Amino acid sequence: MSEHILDELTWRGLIAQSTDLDALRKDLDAGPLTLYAGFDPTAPSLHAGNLVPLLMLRRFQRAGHRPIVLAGGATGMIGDPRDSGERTLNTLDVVAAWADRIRGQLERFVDFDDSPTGAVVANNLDWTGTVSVLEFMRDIGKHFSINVMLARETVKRRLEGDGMSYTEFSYLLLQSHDYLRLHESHGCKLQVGGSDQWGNIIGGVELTRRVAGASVHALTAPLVTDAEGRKFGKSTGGGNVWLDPTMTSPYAWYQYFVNVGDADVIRYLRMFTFLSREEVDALAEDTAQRPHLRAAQKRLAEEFTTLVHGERETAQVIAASQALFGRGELAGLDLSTLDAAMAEAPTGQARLSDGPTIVDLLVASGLADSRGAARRTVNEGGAYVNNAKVADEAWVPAKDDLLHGKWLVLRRGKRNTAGIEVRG
RNA sequence: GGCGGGUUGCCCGAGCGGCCAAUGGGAGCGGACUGUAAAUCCGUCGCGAAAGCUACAGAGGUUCGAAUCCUCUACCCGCCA
Repeated sequence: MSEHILDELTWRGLIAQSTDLDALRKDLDAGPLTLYAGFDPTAPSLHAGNLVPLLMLRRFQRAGHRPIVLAGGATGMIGDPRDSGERTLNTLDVVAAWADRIRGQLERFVDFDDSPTGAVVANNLDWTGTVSVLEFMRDIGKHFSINVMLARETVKRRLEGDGMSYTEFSYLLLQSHDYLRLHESHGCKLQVGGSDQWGNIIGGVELTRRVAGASVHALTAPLVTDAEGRKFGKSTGGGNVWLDPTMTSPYAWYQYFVNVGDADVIRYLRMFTFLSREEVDALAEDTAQRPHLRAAQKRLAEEFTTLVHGERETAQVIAASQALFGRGELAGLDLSTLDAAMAEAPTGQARLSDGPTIVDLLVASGLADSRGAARRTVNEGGAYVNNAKVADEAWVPAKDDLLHGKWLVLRRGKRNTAGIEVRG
């Protein structure tokens, strides 16, 4: 028998807040327990940060419990209040389309079967969309105290700042209502989420107690930040790291995690992988003794890419990364290896007959946003072609520079590589 | 419905008729160091080779000249009903 799920979560650093853990433990031990986590469609794709609660569901499922993945088709139309101010509402069909895409992504992280631990997919629009206002206000709203709602941190901050619409203020009721409904329909007894969801989850716990007289549980995971306090999953460019491969390529995804700092990597391994304590400890030892090998980072990136994009894609991405960042000469790569690597990395095209300069190539490859930025890179000494520095803006590739007669491997700075496919 | 305030570059935030492509901070980017790490230091940061062009919510207008003034529209906020 492996260790108890709650002990595992504690070790992994995944428990920030909870209702009575002993009571939860008792319920977990009594047999398959149904739990849920919700994901609002605020974008066309989930991002890396969403994986914390999502993987939590999966961990519970592995431990013999039944997860419900909820796409917030209704809550996504209202918007959870956040500090940065009132949200602008998205249209109905945008939310519906996003909810659809997100549901598809959610489904990949849990297993579906007929057993008592088989996952369930839900969309809160199914029950929220049909309830009448009067019904909702009388049956649900009556259980909420404005005093308590006003005391919530986010609400307080918003009232001191930009203020808040009734729409967002009522978000709590919707999410609380979800918990109640899932309890009634599926016997759901636990809701998990990020620690920013604590208030919303507790709202559901209270509502369920008042309406159904049932004692249900809440569990949140800490907001994941790096050693600098930056939110996890924000790429260096500032944007989110997305699950959708057309929004963040598997190669970019892998590269993001292979670049995680030493100070964060072990924590991330615990939180985002299913590696055992022994494996994580060994990697921690590796990082301490031989940091330059980056064994933990590589393992994290590999595991995490496999989880999201599958083994096949991961193998290709690793091969590409090795080819582009490896010790060996690029010229030493055989054509099929190079082709495969270029298929993963960002690429652009150029014609030798056009006499493209290094500046043109940097722009064509997407490594530079503009010619000005490209020129800056060259002048700053950050431009490389086939691993050789190019310091002259006017540099033009010759036929001999082409690898296997068709490729140029460009690099900007230390870690941004791209390919140029050269024709004629 | 009335009255008032606001909308500035990736973010925060100054500017309140010319000296503003727009102070400052943060983020980002490049370099040195190193390990595709962190910290630190240096440089850089709208587009364009340049002339110049595009930008201060959107559309008009006043003016020799507008991010700065006026009008309308959209969105946000506050007070009153």
